[in-house]
This record gives sequence, structure tokens and C-alpha cells, in this order.
Amino acid sequence: MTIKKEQILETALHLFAKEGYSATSTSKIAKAAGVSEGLIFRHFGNKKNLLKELMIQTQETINHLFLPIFEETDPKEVLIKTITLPLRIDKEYYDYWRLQYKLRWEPEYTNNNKFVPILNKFEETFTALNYKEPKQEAILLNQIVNSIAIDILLDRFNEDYIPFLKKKYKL
Amino acid sequence: MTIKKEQILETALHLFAKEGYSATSTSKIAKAAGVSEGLIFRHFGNKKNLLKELMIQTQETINHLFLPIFEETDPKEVLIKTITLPLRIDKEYYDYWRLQYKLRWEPEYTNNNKFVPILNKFEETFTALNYKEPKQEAILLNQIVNSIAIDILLDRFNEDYIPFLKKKYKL
DNA sequence: TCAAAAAAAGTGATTACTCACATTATTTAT
DNA sequence: ATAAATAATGTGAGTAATCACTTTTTTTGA
Repeated sequence: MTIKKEQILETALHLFAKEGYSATSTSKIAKAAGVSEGLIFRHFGNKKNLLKELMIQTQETINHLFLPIFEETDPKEVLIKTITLPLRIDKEYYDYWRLQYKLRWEPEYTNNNKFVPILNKFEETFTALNYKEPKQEAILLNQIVNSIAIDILLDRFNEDYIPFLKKKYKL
Repeated sequence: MTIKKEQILETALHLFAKEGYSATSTSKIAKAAGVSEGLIFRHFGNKKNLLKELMIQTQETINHLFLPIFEETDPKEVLIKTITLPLRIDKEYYDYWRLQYKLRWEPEYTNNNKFVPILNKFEETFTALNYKEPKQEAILLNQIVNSIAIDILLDRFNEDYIPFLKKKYKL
């Protein structure tokens, strides 16, 4: 991976996340990245493929952020780490999240259950904690984490919410 | 309001909700609505203003859907109506919701606390039910409803979730 | 010296939007 | 009442700018 290719990916990520895929032209990316427009097509073939490579990176990044939760064995610790996950994410990763949430609504974007592994982890956790309906609890927790992430990205999150959730889950 | 103007609004709503604002050209709208492209600009001035008028309609529609919750006085009934709201929405309104959720992520879209009234209603409700932290409970309930709506729109909702929530809130 | 990397200079298609003009609906004057 | 005047609605051909993408030329590093 050359420096310029990385610059294209980095710039495209930022512009796609900020303005959206359709609203971001390849010439705009090239200018912002400080490269010629042709280089984008040399490296990625077409615009859609640039997005595709970006989404692979995005998925890897997000998987990496979830890793500490997967590796945690103590169920209570799983819940704590899950609830506070959005807060612990460094701002440099925000564009990845933003792109992910934005692209959910695109018709081409097939969401084919990328969240199944984390839902299974949550279900195991709630089973270990003797919750009556661990499957539904897992869905609820997943919804909460997503909502917190969205609130943070849209700059309308209130930190008081976290201790409230900790009490709810007796943590 | 003339028939053709209504057709433009209706078609634009559907295309914006489905493909997104930037990805939908005015010529595409005109063709699908069966009018000349010039008429869009006669009625709305420019593309952005078409979206603006559409968003006013959208807000009115959504407010109307929330009305039964606002008018309900029995706190338990408020919760029941809230939890089941996304389920009770007719499919013909889906485009309004989709547009709303999609546009949250656009930089021009200023979200200036349109949800404050419903959050206040929820807070009153939880206060009446003697919940310890009604403000935070209101935020949680709002998150849940939004999550359900998103899941329905993205066609990944499981109906078993509703009875689970009813038990949670002792309904 | 020469292949890969990058830039520069193109391509036709599509974009949002304008404009001159036609048609239809509404108001006004007699 | 009705013809004339005015306003509202609608069309289709045009605009320059921008779009994704291609081809050609130049630069770079081993």
C-alpha cells in the first residue's frame, strides 16, 4: 500500500462519512487527498469499488473495537464493557461508525446479520446471569449500544445515562 | 395545491427515501412523476427547497402519528401505545420515517431537539409510575422505540420482542 | 534505462437549473 | 353575462458545470 493510496482511502472515508457517498465526487476526493483524479481509478477501478474497500476496512476496525468484549469471560464485565464501549471509542474512529450507520440505509448495502456474533455473546452473558429471556435481552442491549453510539455521533449524548444503565443491569 | 405538484412531492418523497437525496436527480423525479423537469423548479425553486417542503410534510405526518400517545392520560396505556407504535404504522407512511432517519446523517439537517415534547411526555409517565429516574427512563424508552422503527424499516424485526418489552414494563 | 507511479488532459453523459413560450384558470371591466 | 386582461400552471429545449471514467504524457526510483 503506497502512501498516496492510503491518503485516498483516508480522505474518501472522511468525505463519504461527512457528506455521503453520492454527494462526494471523485474529483473532490482527489483534490482533498492531494492526488490526481486518475490515480483513484488506477488503484480502485471505480468509485463503487473504492467504497467497497473502505467498507472492508470499516468492518475490520469495528470488529477490532468489539474484541475486548468477545474476549471477556466475566459476564458482568461484558456488560460494563459493552455499555461503555461507545464512550471509549477514540474520535479518530468516528468516521468509520458514521459511514457504517449512514450506509445502513442504502439499497445496495446488504446488512446480512453482521451483528449475529455479538448478539450470541450477549445471549450467553445474560444466560450466565440467569436472565429469563436472554435472547430478547441481547437484542435490547444491542439496541441500547447502537442508540448511544448514534447519540454520540449526532452530538446529543448525556453522560448521566451510563450510570443509570449500570444500575439497571446491577453493575 | 395542483395534482402535478402533489405528484412531484409524492414521487420525490419515495425516491429520496429509497435512493437518497443526492442520488436522486430532478430529471429522474420528473420522469417518474410524469411531469416536465421545469415544473419542479416552477413550484419549488430549487432541489433543496423541494426537500425542505417535503421535510415539513414529514414532520407533520410524524407528529400526527404520535398524537394518540400525547393525548393518552393513563400512564400504563402511554407505555403500551408507545411500544407498539412502530408496529401500528401503516406501510404507506414508511417513506416518511425512512426519509427522517436517513436525513439525520446529513450535515445540513439540524436536529434541534424535535423530540423534546415526547421525551417530556415519557418523563411525566414514568414519574406517575414512581420510577426512580424518569428522565433517564424516558431516554431509554425513546431509544427503544427508535430502534424498533429502524429494525422494521430495515426488515429485521422480530415480533417476539414486543411481549418481552411489555413484561419489562409490567404491562 | 525502463517499468511502475503519478499527473495532465481529455471523453461523453448527466447534473441542477433557466428561459422562451404555450396552455389553462381566474379576475376584472363593461 | 361575457370578452378582455391578468395570473397561474406547464412544457421542452437549452445552459454551463460537473460527473465518473479513459487515454496520453510526464515523473520517479532502482
